[in-house]
Amino acid sequence: MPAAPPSTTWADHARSELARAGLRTGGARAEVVGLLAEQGCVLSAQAIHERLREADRRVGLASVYRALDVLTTLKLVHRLDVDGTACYEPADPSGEHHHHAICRHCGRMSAFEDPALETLIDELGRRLGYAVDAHDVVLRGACPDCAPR
Amino acid sequence: MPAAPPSTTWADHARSELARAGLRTGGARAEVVGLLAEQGCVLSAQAIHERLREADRRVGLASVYRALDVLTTLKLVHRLDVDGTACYEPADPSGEHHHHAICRHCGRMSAFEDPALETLIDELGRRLGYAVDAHDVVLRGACPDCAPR
DNA sequence: GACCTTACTGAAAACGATTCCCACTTCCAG
DNA sequence: CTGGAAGTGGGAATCGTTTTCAGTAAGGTC
Repeated sequence: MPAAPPSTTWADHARSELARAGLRTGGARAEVVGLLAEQGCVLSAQAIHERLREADRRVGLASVYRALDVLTTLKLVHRLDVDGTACYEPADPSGEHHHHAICRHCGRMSAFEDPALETLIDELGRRLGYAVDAHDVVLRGACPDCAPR
Repeated sequence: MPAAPPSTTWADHARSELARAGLRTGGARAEVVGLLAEQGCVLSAQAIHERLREADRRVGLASVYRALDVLTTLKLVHRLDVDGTACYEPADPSGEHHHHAICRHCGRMSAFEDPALETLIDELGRRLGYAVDAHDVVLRGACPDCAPR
């Protein structure tokens, strides 16, 4: 499990970006930001909704989706489609990010990062004439626990 | 646009693999294989259904999904989730494959391949202790036409 | 070729994720 | 205050996908 990024930093960054975009604070959006900040790993919209409920923060599911949509547009969170369900995680303002490997058997997700991969992808974008502003890499297979050997 | 792979070859391969798996021939599954064979690029289940309709091959939508499920399990097609919708394309028996770049503006999809990327991903899987049997790479941004410069 | 078993199929219902709609609340400016 | 716009929650609607079920047909057996 990767260490959680400095939560307060991202949350503050997100809040100021939201303000800068002329959006009001308070309410559901703030709750979503708050919850995402303390989560290191990807969460589905429904999972976020559920956790907020558990924490007695009543937030409508629709508002969670709306908040995530805004955050994604502002590039404050990364969205990742896995098995037809969208998952979200805070995006480090520095641009630093990781990718995921998903186990076919236990469904667990591991994160990894690799500078060489990033460099290669940049170069590929350039070769295609694309102005690449995001990319996903997903590995699928058997994790060390599920495929002992 | 990449040249279409030798259609007959993949279709034949697919048919023989299906037979080898003890599955019956004829009917909806054959239609799906036939259609996929002549399509170079990714297609959603709904798109496949629609095209079969247009070609007067009446195939139920459920059967299209079922056929795609079988083909995916047998690794005869690759499945790619894009924007929460599953898309499929024939998988070359040689294992050779490509990845995709999607334009944020026009939505068009370009394919590319890169041996170095494949090598790097293999190595990453090894480093993680993962028995990686599939991987996706998706680039997003502005295509050359939409971002002139 | 007739028969039987069982896989396969299509249509419709069920389903889960996401979006839309609408009435209500909250915030802010005047 | 007060009016308007942004934001919100809940439920209805939508979309892609899966399941259910009754009917069809493939493939082996005689």
